[in-house]
Amino acid sequence: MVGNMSKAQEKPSSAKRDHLVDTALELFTEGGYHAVGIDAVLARAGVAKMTLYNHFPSKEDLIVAALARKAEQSAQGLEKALAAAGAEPRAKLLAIFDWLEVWFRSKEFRGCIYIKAASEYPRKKDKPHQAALAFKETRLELLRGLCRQAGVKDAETLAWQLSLLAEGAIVVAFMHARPEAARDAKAAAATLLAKAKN
Amino acid sequence: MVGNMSKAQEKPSSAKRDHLVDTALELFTEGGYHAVGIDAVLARAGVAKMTLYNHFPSKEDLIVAALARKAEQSAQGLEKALAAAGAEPRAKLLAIFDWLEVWFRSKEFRGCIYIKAASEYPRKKDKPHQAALAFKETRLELLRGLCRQAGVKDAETLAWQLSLLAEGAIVVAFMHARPEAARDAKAAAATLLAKAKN
DNA sequence: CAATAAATAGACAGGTCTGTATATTTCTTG
DNA sequence: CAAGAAATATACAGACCTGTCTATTTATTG
Repeated sequence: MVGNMSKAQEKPSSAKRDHLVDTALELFTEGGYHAVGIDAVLARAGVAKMTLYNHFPSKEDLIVAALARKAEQSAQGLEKALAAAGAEPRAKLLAIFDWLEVWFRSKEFRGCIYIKAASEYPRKKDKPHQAALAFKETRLELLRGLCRQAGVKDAETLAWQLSLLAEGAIVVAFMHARPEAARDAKAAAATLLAKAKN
Repeated sequence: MVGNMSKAQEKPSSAKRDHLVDTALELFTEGGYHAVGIDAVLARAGVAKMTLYNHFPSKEDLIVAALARKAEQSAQGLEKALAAAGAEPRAKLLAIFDWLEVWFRSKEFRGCIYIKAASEYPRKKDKPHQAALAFKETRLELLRGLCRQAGVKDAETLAWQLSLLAEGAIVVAFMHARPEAARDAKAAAATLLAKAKN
């Protein structure tokens, strides 16, 4: 085997690895990161402990892999929803909140795993914290792009404001068990969009 | 001693108890609930373990007490800020976001301990979860009251929308280390308020 | 002062956690 | 089939966790 053999590297994808990451994502989503031990993940996945540690140097790396998996899934779903919304940037921006509502109404909805990751790993140097922040920045960049395309006066501010509405909707939908938060957010977004015109 | 002696009751306030709750609030705020053990709280507080368990039946009850303490402090500060904003309900509503910004810029700002409590204790039956939800509902009720006083068309919807902005601002300020989120939220709130007029 | 209450130190039980070591078995693939 | 790679079961180290028990000391207060 040629290449970097330093140590404790992550190995390339495999069926076992994928299954492990999927299971980890499920369990961490349901129970949190500290509250769920790797033994629980291994038990549900039906995988031996050494297999985990052959693929990941530590639990935190498994968490990062789970966050990355969710990011792929989420990006894919959002992309589809945006494409279905047509070509208008404004329609795309509003479609985001419809997409959120579908998520809120799904029975697997447990709030945002990135907010939770940043909360449970509050130090900036923690890998899950960094992964969570990176995700949120990617999302913000998407909003920025759409706001610029929409040709509003202050795209930067509007992007942050729409981000506030989205994050707030997630938190409210989670804590109050209130999927309607997405509609409230969409209406507010429409108002801000109208005001920000040209 | 007359009265209920069933067992494992919380005892009335005392200097030790107060100090314990203050220390717990500090540490849980900094490190999270599962990640911070009671030994760390006891060490920083300089209090014996049995003293803790004489005042609280369990760690979760200590967490609830810490959440309650923060709720008092927060309500007190907000009340002051609202009073200083004058008599106009609209001015009071906007003043909330100025008050948030002061918080965001304080060096102790670590995000919202109630969101984190609900995240780390995701089951509705968990005491910290219930305490967190109760706090958020109280805050929402305050928003409702001000929106009604402001005499807008749909006070209920506006209250939820302002809640979205506030929660979103907290999350964004925390994750992106961006206290300016409060200004963005305030501007958005002003727009929604103007649109909701009469 | 004397009696009662509160807080203390320290050990400990019983459980959980992450991560490692070892030896064996299964799978893959030339 | 045979050799190498991957996954397995099992045990274990070492640390940490919550909560309890006991015996002693310190405060409080009638």
